Amino acid sequence: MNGRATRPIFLEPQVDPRRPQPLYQQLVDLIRSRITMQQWKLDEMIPSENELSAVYGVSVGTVKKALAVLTAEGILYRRQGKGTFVARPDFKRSFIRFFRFNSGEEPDGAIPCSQVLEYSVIPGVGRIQNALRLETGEKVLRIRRVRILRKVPLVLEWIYLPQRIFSGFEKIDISQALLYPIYDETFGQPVVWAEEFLEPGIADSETSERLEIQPGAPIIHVERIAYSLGDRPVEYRNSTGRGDRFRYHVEIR
Amino acid sequence: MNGRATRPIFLEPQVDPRRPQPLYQQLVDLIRSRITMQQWKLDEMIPSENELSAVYGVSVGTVKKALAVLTAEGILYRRQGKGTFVARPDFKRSFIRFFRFNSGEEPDGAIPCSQVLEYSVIPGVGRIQNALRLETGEKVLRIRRVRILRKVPLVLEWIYLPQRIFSGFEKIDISQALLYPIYDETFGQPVVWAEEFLEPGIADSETSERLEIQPGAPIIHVERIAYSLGDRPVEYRNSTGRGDRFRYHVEIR
DNA sequence: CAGTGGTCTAGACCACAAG
DNA sequence: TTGTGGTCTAGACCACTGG
Repeated sequence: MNGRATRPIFLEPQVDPRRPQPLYQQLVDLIRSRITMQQWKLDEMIPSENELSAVYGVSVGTVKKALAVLTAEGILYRRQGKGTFVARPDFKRSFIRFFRFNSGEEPDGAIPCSQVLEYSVIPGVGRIQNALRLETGEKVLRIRRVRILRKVPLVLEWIYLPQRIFSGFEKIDISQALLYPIYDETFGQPVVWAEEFLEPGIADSETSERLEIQPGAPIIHVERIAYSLGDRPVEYRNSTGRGDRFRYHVEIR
Repeated sequence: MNGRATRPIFLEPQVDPRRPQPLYQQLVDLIRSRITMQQWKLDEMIPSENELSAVYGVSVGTVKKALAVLTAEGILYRRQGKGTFVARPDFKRSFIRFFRFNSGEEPDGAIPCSQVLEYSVIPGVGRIQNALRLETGEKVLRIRRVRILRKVPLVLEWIYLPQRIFSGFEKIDISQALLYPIYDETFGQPVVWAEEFLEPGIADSETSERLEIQPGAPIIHVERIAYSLGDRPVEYRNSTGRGDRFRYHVEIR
């Protein structure tokens, strides 16, 4: 190598048949990192099979295999005749979607709305600090709200957002809006995946009042950590829903 | 076609390129039905890629694609150098596995045991009749038991089995045994998949006594329908577990 | 060693979308 | 018409398993 005109290291990452990892797996990792680096953006088309095949110097069959893996993981979706696109996570699988609204009816037609009860800024400690990976003493924006559907209060929740990322958030009216598009469009933090934990409990007096149920009635706690690009946690949420409206289903195969 | 020597219709089902369905998908269906018909049995090896390719008159690549689909569905598993095998369902994903035993420890080392509280034969009605698809007035074997781990009573459950299929079951000692191998080996009914429903609740006096918790404490109800070959329901189960030991996790991508 | 599945190639033809 | 992904083929070579 001479001093000038050395090839920039990050110009075009390549696959290498001499590495023990299969080529399609190397390709999976490269594509994943392109998405994380925002070189290929959510909902946008990525290069075609033929282009990827040419750029990375592997056969179309190998590209197909890599894209199949990422499609199965829900990171990409493909449309015949149109192209391959970067997917968003599918919150149809969230626990929150399993609260039934009126005797088992599907909620698809109804408009969800929410009522904000409280806004504050507090230091993030304990579980919040841990989930959001905050520095000691770092502050979070805390929102308390109740989510209402067809006039039925269904879910009462705390939402915690790192103030470092979301400063100015309190100026936004969120009573009719979805939160995740705001995280993405206003703060540049798209939610690309999330994890949830479910636990049962019983209603205390405040919860029972807000959800219009009896104290001591069964409730469901759902804890959610939502992650942005690069697995950066951007939201911690603690939701409490009516147990009498909750039924969750799995298939075991 | 002449009168004698007509080809037996069921000798060798074949794929047909003229059908609109892709060949690999036809192959998926054929393999699935072989398993349902018990021509290829649980845990046993099925023919190799080369054999399937030859028998069905498609390329090895097409066979690979069909086997990949069935592997992703959990119906087959493959081992390099050994072969392709018919899988059993993986109950690691069952809700029942999410009851923690002692402050989050993994239960893998411990031996589960169960204590049978009651055995009876009753007419199957309502939800039981519906889940097991019973004729009107058809009887079921009903078992009440408590499942214990490390001396901690964790789950209290009713199990319902169609008497038509499981006559003689009451003679078997099930306190130390797993039920599903008995269904398979003694009654010829392997469980090939199951579905579960989860609901929260609060402990009544009997439940609280059996599970050694307070009346009114949170509990989890799990309803399970287990299916044998050909989607025949063979077991309906209604389990109640300690809510304070339950925590369920999902990832959303 | 022979037989298995795992990876990879280079091509062909098709169905679908959009201009 | 062009370009996309979806299906299918025929073959090569490799890695792993078990006798």
